[in-house]
Amino acid sequence: MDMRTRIASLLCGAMHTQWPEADSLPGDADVRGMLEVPPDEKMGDYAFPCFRLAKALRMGPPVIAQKLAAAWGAEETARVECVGGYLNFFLNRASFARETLQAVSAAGGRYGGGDEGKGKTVCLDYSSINIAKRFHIGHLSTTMIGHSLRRIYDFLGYTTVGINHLGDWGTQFGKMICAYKKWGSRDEVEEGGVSALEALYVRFHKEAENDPSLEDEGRAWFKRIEEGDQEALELFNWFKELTLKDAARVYDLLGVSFDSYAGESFYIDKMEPVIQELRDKGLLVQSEGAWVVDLSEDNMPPCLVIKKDGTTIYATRDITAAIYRQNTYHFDKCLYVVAYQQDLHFRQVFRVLEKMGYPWAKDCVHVSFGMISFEGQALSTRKGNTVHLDDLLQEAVEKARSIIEEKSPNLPNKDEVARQIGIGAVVYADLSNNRIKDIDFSWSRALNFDGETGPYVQYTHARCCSLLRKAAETQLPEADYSALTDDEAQALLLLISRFPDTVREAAAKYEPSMITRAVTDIAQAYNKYYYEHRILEGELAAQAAKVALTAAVRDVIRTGLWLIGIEAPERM
RNA sequence: GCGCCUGUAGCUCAGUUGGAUAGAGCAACAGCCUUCUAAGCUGUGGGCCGGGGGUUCGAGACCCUCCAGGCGCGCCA
Repeated sequence: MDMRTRIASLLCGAMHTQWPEADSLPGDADVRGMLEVPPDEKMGDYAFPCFRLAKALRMGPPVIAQKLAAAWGAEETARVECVGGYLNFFLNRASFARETLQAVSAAGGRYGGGDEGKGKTVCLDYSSINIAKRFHIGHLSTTMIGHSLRRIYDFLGYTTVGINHLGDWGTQFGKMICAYKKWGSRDEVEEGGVSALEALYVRFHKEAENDPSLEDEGRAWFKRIEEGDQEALELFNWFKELTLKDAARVYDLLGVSFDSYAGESFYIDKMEPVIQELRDKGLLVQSEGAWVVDLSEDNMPPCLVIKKDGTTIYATRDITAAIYRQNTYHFDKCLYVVAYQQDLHFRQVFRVLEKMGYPWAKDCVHVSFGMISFEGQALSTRKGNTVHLDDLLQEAVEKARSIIEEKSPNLPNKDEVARQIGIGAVVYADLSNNRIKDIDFSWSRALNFDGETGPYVQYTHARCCSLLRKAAETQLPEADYSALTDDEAQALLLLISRFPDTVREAAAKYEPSMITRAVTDIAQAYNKYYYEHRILEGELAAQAAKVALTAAVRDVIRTGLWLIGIEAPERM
């Protein structure tokens, strides 16, 4: 049992002994939620605000605090003190240290994890790249938020399904083929890969401005894809293959993987029955020549399902995909990690599913995130106003490499570590703020290695590892936890003890940045501790305790970094 | 026009679901390496928490309203 739960339970017990006949007292879990951390450590480690009981007990908060303090009988766990309407708890520092560190060590690298998700499945739709477009900074958030949430849910025992819902359908691929036939060559595309495809696409749009007939040709080529024309299909599949190969390089660097690449084209032959179902259920109505689901009673514009020309639209595919995923994976939750521009779209899709009578529609969640701009301007592949992820990662790795050369010239695996640090910096920057915030990409921020950054946390981890290597040279006796009763150690222990709660909150809010913040706070607290205390000096039993604290910090940082998709080098 | 989101230090952001004196990092300046990794640590300055009302013992957080910005509002995805 962690300390917060224990305090809550003991306090709850004290309440019931003090006021046996009161019937509106909170339970253990409620009390746990009400416990808070005082703004200043001098005021205690946990605090219970008695204001909330004032009405029910018809007593002033300070009186309640006094009475609770009198009924508190667990001095060996914590000492209590009344300050106004607050009952403040001062943990028995040595036993708090012992219990916290033993919990971390007993978890064997899984501290903070759990099995509450056992038997439950979470589908995550993330990254979802477009065919024939290069991977750029606009794709980073969906990729890393999705990847991180997947690891977080895995860590809590859920079965997860990572889905890359490829953008591999639509008129643009007809245009692509048209451009290729007109100006491209096999050799050129073979050599240039996705960049060459992108260049062809840009050229198409430029030329189409003066020659509108190109648009028709593009549409004609798309029609040929739809009809299964061999040449069109071959080219289309080739483009897709090239794109996936290109993306695989980036995914490898980021450590990201998927269970399914079922994108839009996967659903083209599965939409018909869904459309029929919508018709049968009387949900489809004709409007302005198209077929829509009316959502006016939900205060939303109608959801377009079939266009005037009889073809389907992305909402149709998303509705079909959701049903397919439920039938295939029987998900308990399906997360869509997609930018907030799509907010209305998903609200419409989920509402249509609900109207179709699917009770699991409420388990579909749009995990939205903010826009990325570059130097204050909207990203635009066509205008060239973007940064390719390749270039960004390479730049970051090179910078890491040169810093290593300067600070750790004797490091054995420099390239490997440079890769870990460079990528860590980029990923950390992406996952450091609440996901709803817009990001204006800047090179200096993305490549910053000082302060609250990926390298800072990694550095702290490496520092712990270094110290533990040194500590291993000496045989240490059983730890004397009374060596960890100082303020710095206690502040650190408190952060460690809260980590499991943070993991759960991050999962409940779909918010990886909470983990980023937690590991940063722990790293800061450790670095402070490190400068205030000599770890490998003094009594051996005291050293053992300080080493155990260091090992716990290393474990929790490594776990936290893993959960946000960042590697933790042991030396740097 | 309607809907959703955002507004906290010069900049980027936290703020434990309504609690005690609003916190970090970056940038600036001043210190700390013969001692376990200085990618670190310490200190200084910097705030009508967008404005105004309201609810409450208590509001950065909740309600109303206004202001500013972003996004969206059928045949692209």
